[in-house]
Amino acid sequence: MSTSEHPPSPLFSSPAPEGAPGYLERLNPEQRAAIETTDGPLLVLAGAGTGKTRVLTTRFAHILLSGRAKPWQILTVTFTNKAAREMRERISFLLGEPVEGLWLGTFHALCARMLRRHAEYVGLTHGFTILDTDDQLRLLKQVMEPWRIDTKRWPAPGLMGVIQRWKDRGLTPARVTDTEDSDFADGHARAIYTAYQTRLRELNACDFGDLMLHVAEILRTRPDVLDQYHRLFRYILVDEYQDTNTIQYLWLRLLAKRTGYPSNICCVGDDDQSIYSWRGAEVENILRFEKDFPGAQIVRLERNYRSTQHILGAAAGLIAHNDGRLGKTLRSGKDDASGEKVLVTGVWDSEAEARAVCDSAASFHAKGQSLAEMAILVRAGFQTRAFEERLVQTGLPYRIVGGVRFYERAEIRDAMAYMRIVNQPADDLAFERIINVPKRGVGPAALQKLHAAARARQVPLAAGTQALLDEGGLKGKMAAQLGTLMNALSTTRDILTREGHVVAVEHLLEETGYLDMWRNDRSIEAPGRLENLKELVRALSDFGTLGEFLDHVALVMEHDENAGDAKLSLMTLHGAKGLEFDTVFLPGWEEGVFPSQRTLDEGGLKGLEEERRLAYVGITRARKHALIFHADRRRIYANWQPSMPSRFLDELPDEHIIRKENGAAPQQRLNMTDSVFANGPLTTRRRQDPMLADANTASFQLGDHVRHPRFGVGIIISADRHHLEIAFESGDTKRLLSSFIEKI
DNA sequence: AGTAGCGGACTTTTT
DNA sequence: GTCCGCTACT
Repeated sequence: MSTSEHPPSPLFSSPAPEGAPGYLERLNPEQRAAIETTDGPLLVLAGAGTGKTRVLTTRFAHILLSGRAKPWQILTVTFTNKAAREMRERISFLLGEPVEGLWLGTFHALCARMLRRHAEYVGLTHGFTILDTDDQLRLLKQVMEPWRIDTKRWPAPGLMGVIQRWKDRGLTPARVTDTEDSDFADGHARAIYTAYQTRLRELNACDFGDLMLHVAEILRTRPDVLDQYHRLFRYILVDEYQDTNTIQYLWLRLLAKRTGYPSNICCVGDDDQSIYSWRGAEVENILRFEKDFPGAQIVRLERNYRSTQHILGAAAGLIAHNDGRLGKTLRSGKDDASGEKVLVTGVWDSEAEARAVCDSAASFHAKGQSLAEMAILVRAGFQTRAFEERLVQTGLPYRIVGGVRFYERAEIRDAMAYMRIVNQPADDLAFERIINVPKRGVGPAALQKLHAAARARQVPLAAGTQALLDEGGLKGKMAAQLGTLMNALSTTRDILTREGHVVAVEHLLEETGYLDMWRNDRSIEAPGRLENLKELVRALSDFGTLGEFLDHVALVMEHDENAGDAKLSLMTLHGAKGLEFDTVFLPGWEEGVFPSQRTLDEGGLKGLEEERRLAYVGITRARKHALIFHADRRRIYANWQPSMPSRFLDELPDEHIIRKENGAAPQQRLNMTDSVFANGPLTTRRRQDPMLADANTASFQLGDHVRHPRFGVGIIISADRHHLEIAFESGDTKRLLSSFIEKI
């Protein structure tokens, strides 16, 4: 989802010309066609930066305002929560008021909503739990045990992947064929899959794949339910159609194909930006659209309002090397056809690359460009470290997008597990997670005993534990502590009904001793973890019930943390899809890194083409400057390896690029210094900018207590003209530029 | 029950 | 080079 192909315009502010409502103004003819072709199937091929989001949201508004449907009769599907949120905001903006009761969300969120209504058709109840990946894997490991699978050859995560791919393709255990089955885990995969699904039902739980799979299964087998949705959804809008997998496609087709009525489904996508085949996406879905929906119309959006001519030219030249495209040619929609060429820089090694990129970023920054408008886009996570180190040294504020997220932190997961067991006493996985956190003396042996007790009574683990306690089947310290735990759980449930979920959760975390566990923890992370828990409890109050909150966390899994300050973004190419920046740095364009060797090995030509699309996505993120880097040698794990420039570099048309091979790094460094410290016009800006006030260590003295935004509090143990050496509380000693060091 | 030590892996990732 | 998970001690 693009953030800002266009500056948002108040669509109702300008007077409408005769016959056309105001919101259709200032759209190009293709965009208008994509919006006004409301009835029948429509495929909108929207190249990068062609106003896709605007088309989708305006189309939604158009359907409403032309009286074709009510807000709740339009189904709008996105892939990410971010896209969904953005769409909701924009639609509200277009309509001039917040809209309620929309069927707008991610595939999974929409399916969760449907499944809550019809859970009993697939053996669940309304209050089912949605498991996270952690729990899925733990459950699968448990289920696998009886088969005594050689976990060297078939590790649980691998099998999980197999099951997920089956789910992506709409295969319930019964639909997995023998041939398919024989390929994995010595032919036991289907049986394990069956057992896994059974166990999920016993836990009244489902995983992410199940949300789609169960709903599709219900729609396939319950004509009455399907009919209900056919009546409800008059129009369907789908974003990022090239990323849909088979089950999502089936789900859409089931909902769109209404007997006696046209399929008013509009899918927006770009086959050139399909980069998720490895997690089940089928580009074929978009390539096949006309066959799937006979009479489908196709609109191509090819006018790009984002990037300069050279950036577009470079990207177009690159992607032209792919076969089997639906074919689009991006043209610049901008008047200024000039702009800078894409800069391709070759450097000596990966460290020089990090230096070159960061120095260039500093230089753009010195010229007045905001760090928020710059991004370093890497192929794989391991590449970020070199940049991170250099950025810290340079003192450029940055943020890593897609690192460890709030809801994935251990303390958050523990707290969530506590809430889950309160919400759903049958959630064995949650109970297992927290039974010995804090330590209650429950080891594997004791856990076995509890499992046995539960099984014997045919009750969930928590109930089994309670029963065993009541009968005096447990002894000593462990019995006492488990008693306290069970007691805390039951009092929490009381409070939940009487005083609401916020008070209940506070009580829960306190009485179970979970908060005390961190309060007594002397490690440096403990205070931070307590802060996170505080924040979690705060977030609780944004939701009406505990169940709603748990759903939100399971499905939405995001939490904005200090996104406030302008920071340079460091992320993977995958993570950058849908975003745009003035300046984009693309390091690591070397054979084996990008295109990734592993993709080539596993995916052959198809893999190569997906890598090329990834490169295309990378370049088209840039509005003004795209800078590509490659190093002659790179340190991979322990040793240095020579590396060849990426074949993609040869595919960039010469007229759109400038090559600056080797030795660029030291040169640029000098330039940076010059521009920062010598350029006249920058003086005023320099003063207010902490980074540019750099290289002045005079205001610090040995022994000063200081704070660094990243490393925390420390003491200066040595200093020269440019650097401070600081011993931090964490025990680390770092040599840093003084820019972001604050005296305390 | 807890941890030291060893061997193996090591793209991408949303929901 | 580093992290993670499993085994084998204490």
